[in-house]
Amino acid sequence: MERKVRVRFAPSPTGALHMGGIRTALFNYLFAKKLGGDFLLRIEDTDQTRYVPGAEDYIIEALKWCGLMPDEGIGAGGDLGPYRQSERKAIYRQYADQLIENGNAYYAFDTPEELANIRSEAEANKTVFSYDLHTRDKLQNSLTLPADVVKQKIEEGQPWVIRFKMPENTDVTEADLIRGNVKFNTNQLDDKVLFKADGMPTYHMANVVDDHLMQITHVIRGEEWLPSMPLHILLYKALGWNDTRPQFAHLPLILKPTGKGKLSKRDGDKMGFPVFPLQWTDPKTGDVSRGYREDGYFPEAFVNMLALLGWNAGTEQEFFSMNELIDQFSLERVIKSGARFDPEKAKWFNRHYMQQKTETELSALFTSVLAEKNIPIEDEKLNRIVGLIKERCEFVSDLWEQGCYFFATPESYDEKTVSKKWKTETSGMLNAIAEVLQDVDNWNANDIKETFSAFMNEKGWGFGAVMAPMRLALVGSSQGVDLFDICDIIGKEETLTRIQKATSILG
RNA sequence: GGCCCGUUCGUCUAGGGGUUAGGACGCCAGGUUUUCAUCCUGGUAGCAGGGGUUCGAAUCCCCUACGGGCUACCA
Repeated sequence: MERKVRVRFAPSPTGALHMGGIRTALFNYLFAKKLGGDFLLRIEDTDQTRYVPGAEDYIIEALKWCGLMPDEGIGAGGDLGPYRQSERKAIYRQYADQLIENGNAYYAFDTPEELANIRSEAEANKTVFSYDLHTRDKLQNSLTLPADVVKQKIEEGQPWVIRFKMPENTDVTEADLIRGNVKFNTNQLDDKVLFKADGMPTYHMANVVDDHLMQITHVIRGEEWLPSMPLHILLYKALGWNDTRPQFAHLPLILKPTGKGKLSKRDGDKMGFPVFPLQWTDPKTGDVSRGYREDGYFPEAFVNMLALLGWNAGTEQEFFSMNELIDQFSLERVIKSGARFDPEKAKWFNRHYMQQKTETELSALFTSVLAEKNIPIEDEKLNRIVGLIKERCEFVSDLWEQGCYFFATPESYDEKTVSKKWKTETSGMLNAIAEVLQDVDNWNANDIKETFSAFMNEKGWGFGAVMAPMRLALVGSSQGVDLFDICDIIGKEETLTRIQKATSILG
């Protein structure tokens, strides 16, 4: 029977989710939506020591910002919950017991300290210790200890864990949906802890049990999980769930823009770009890490950029709406190799989406920036300003930088431009122009330009001698949009004031 | 160290035996804008190396090198 496609995104609430996590969520979401399936959100909080308050809310908000709303799970409800592993604690034990009963797992009493000692000893001998079929005979577990001793230890309340008994010399071959056949031999694998001394399952146990119980059909996750795929497959088999176990797809990792290794949470602050979708304040240290949202990225741009990091449609199309992504997505077109993240391209995507926005949309976003600076402005005027400057901007935050001269008289004048363009006769010329502009009745860009041009012609002055200084007077530098638009928008009085100020300061 | 995965311009990538190896970002140059940015046009730059297989390999196979991941009572 064809089962309904069901995928899950299962982050651990140990802090902010970084962009790699969002991409994993995105690919899961696209895959599900493409196939009319369900996208679930499950929180994997089995490690209580790493739990960070606020992380779960952050994850939900980040997904929401990206438009990746779960159909089921945390924040969405559903019949197969709870969807937080800490609330499923009671469920896992029986399956662990089942594995012990059918000989696929065993109790182990070795303490973390003892194991750490063995490890460092091995390291001193330039070998690596592994709790596996070669060593389990020499350790403290229910395979080596008499049954009554095991029973006694447990009754005495001695701490124990449950480990998977990795079968001997068995090949595990699996057709990964992205990588094709991947082959492992169990002699190389260790006896992973399934159930911890604190009564919680480890990732491996909880993951397999939950994916089965939640009827997950496809596990799409990062490549860092590829080495544990054979364990998971063996677990499904040992639990008797092989027939319905999910298919696997391991996504390539996102690598640092420069240097070595995969992109990590620390990179953003070091390299000057955000790694998080949303700004994140570490509850312990108070450290604030920037987010794409706060940096002025549009979620469409962020998602579009992420989608193309490790996937492409096989065409030359680069801009995709979420619906287009859903329509065209397929795991077969996911790249196998790791993708280096390029912050420049992220900016380029944002520029594109910025230009797509209407003046009204951008004005609404810009208004809050202006409100912070206590600058009141009418909508109509703001729309016009935004329309003029938006093409020069990559981010909403650039709007201020590109348009601040509309709102404030220059406080200083760019020295380089002054020394290059401001001559001894400049002041006199500008003052003469100011006088003529005084008489413009209908103050609009066109009329100002006409009056200005007529006067220039009459005087026989070159535009080059006047335009740059005038820009300096109005803007404070050589930047900015069309000069007459600026005059128009700031108004006659302000225009004349600025010219006067400049001529009196610069002489 | 062991195991697994990968390798096409600086970066993201197309390509699946016969291509002038295509696109995008970046960078450079020219044009437009009497400035700057935008925009347009053009340019730059790549199949990791070595062996096979084949009439013919970027494409298939092997080896090497390099890169990445995993190797916790973390996920």
